[in-house]
Amino acid sequence: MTHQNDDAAATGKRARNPRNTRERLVRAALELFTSVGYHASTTPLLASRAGVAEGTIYRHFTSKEQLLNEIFRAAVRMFAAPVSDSANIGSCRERLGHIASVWREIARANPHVVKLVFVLDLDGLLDTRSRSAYGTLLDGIEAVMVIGKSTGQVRAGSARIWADVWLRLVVLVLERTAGAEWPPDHPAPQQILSSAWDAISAATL
Amino acid sequence: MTHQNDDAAATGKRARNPRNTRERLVRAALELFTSVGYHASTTPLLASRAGVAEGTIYRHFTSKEQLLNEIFRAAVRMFAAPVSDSANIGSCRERLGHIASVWREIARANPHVVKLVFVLDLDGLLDTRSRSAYGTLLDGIEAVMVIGKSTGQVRAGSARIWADVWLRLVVLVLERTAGAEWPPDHPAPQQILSSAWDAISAATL
Amino acid sequence: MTHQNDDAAATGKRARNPRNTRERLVRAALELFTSVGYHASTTPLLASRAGVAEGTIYRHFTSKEQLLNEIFRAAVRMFAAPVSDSANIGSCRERLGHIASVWREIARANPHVVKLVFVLDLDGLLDTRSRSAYGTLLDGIEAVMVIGKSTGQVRAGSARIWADVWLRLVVLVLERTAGAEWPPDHPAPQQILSSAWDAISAATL
Amino acid sequence: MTHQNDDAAATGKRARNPRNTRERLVRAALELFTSVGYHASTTPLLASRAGVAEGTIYRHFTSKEQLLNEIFRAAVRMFAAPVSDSANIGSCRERLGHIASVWREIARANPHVVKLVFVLDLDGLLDTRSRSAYGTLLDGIEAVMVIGKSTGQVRAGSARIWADVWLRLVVLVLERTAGAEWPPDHPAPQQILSSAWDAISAATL
DNA sequence: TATGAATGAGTTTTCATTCAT
DNA sequence: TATGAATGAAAACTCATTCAT
Repeated sequence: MTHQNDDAAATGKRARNPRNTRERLVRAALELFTSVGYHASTTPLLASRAGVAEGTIYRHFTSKEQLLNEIFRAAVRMFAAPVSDSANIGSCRERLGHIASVWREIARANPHVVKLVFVLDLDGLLDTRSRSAYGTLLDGIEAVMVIGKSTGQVRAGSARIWADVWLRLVVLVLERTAGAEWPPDHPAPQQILSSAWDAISAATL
Repeated sequence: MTHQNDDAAATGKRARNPRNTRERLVRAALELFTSVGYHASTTPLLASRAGVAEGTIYRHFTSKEQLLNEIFRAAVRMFAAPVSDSANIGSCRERLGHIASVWREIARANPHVVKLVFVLDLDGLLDTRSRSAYGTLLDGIEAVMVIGKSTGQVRAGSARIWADVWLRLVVLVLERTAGAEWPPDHPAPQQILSSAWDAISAATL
Repeated sequence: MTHQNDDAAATGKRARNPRNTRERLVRAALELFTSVGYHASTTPLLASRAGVAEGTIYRHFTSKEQLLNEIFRAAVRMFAAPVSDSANIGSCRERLGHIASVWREIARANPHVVKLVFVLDLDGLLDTRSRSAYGTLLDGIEAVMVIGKSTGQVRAGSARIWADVWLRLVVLVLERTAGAEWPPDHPAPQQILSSAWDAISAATL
Repeated sequence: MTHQNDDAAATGKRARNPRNTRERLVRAALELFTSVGYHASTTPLLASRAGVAEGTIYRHFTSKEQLLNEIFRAAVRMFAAPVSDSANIGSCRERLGHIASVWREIARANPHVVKLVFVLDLDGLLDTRSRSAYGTLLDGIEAVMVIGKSTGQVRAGSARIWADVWLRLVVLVLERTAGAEWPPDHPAPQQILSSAWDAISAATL
């Protein structure tokens, strides 16, 4: 209404939209934490990447650690979704295939979250809620293995172990996918995912 | 190529020194880096763990980073040894079995080096020599896969991929071994190692 | 001499404003400054205590320091009133008694002002006007002592000294009164006030 | 022995004597805290006053607050000494006189400690030990009043009250003494000290 | 007048590194 | 070679103040 900076009007009033600032901080943090690490992502760096003043970080997060936990939990939630969503799929193999497929889409759309959730060693930095959210994600995969074992699809042995085995290989795929190391029609991801299934399936030769 | 004082750490050439300061620093650094991380391993902490004065660190290493690189390369050398030593083993499967077996002994004897070489994200901290030493180790595993493929034991597809797949699962075993999570006769390690072979072997059904 | 908006705080001129923002800020500041101190009374705290936004503080005061000075002077005026009002009382002793009595009522009605005027060390924070207002208050007490000396009621020696002596003991009473440490009929305040008179009166033994 | 900076040799190796650094920090802190206040005594200011680097503060004290507490307790100890030392003096009046006299010497020799112990409002900054040390000092004075009351020298009423009354007036003397406001032969201090005794003594007119 | 997000200078504190002994 | 006090740059975080709405 009052005439003002035209650019601001055109771009949707960037400068004073609170949502926007928070989002920019989250994006900058995600990028920095996963590329140079948590400790090297200093608050001056973080702020300049987000295009805000250093003090602004603390209007949106109580600490750098809380910022980390916030984005970590959001990322875990993304990966947890297809695990719950696939509860109705009967076959263990199909369900794992579904999960892996959705996860690959996540990795393509948002490469950083893969590293945040599955690669970085955030041991001393995560709070109880974050740890429990991640634990629940792992439990979800383990639960699939338990069903797989009960239907004879998955090998004998601890379900946790086969969850770990499967996860390690799927994360390998996700990392390479996030890194855009494979063109869309490259056979490697499917080869590794098959291999991951072979690694846990009760051999049927 | 040039080894210089690297070897001192490994061979204990400084044994004449009653305090064996360098060795104590190396041990303290290895423990700290792998337990609390590089950044949380401050020089005051490092010195007190090693039982020396802070300044003494700089008599033996030019910087904290060089200390890290020194112990990293020493650790890589430990894991590289069985890869070269097994060159004469003909069967790919037997050779990988040999390597995995020696690596497990290393993990049992010196739990920290597993984390240092295979788990920690030391990206911004390693120098060229360290990076290349680690690269050579990976190349060694890849070379085994190349032979495996030529003899038809290993699946079609990039040798690097099967090296990665095998490595991920073996590291899973090493981590658990280093963490002493399994009693000596627990079936899990053998299950996972079998599974790792199944994941890369040309299907024989 | 010029009073300007000082008086607003005292007389409540802004009553037309339903929120009465200024008054709420003054009250919150008075409470906070005297309970946690000037430095610990941050503007976020101040604003939340007054139930207004942080920026609103600066609609009514040019700075936190000015806010302090404003309430300090208002408080000094309260204590200065009975000093001038009692000018017609002839006996020094009776006049001091009157002042002390009104001051105790102030302390009961508004415990915070005692600490603000007589206890807190606001040295670096008060502006010239505030300092002079406080000086005038002290001068008023000293003037009473001068009269007391001229009538032989007060001891020989500097009038300023006996003003200080009397003031220190009366402030002791005011602090305890403000702190509600004594029930209404407790003998202590009268004992101390008597003692204060004995401390400055020309001994009549 | 080894030839070096002559000045250092002459002045007793200032630069590297650890005791000296701590002492300089203590002195600078005492001066600053009592002149501009705790909050205005920022660590850069503190360090430059002591002639050391900012980081050096933290080799000798764990925090600015601990530094304050350390010097506070040292100061309290100075004032507590004559209270205990005078335990053998029978007459209450003489004992108080002794205490006041030693305290005045302290105020002359080390003007800052008066403000630190008796004037500044350090409420939120003192730790338990400091608070208890100060409490013990007050208890000491109160104990003298208890004896005075039992021998009929001190007025009826709570001993704590007469301790407070006496203390307020003695502190007035100490402040002026510390401020060097009186030449050595000025009558004021003795007048006030007499007045302080009159304020608490059982009237004998 | 009131708001509250944004600012950036300033605070306390840490820590890798140096250097006189 | 070993010490450890001293350093100072840089870290995370705070807060009085501004200003577009």
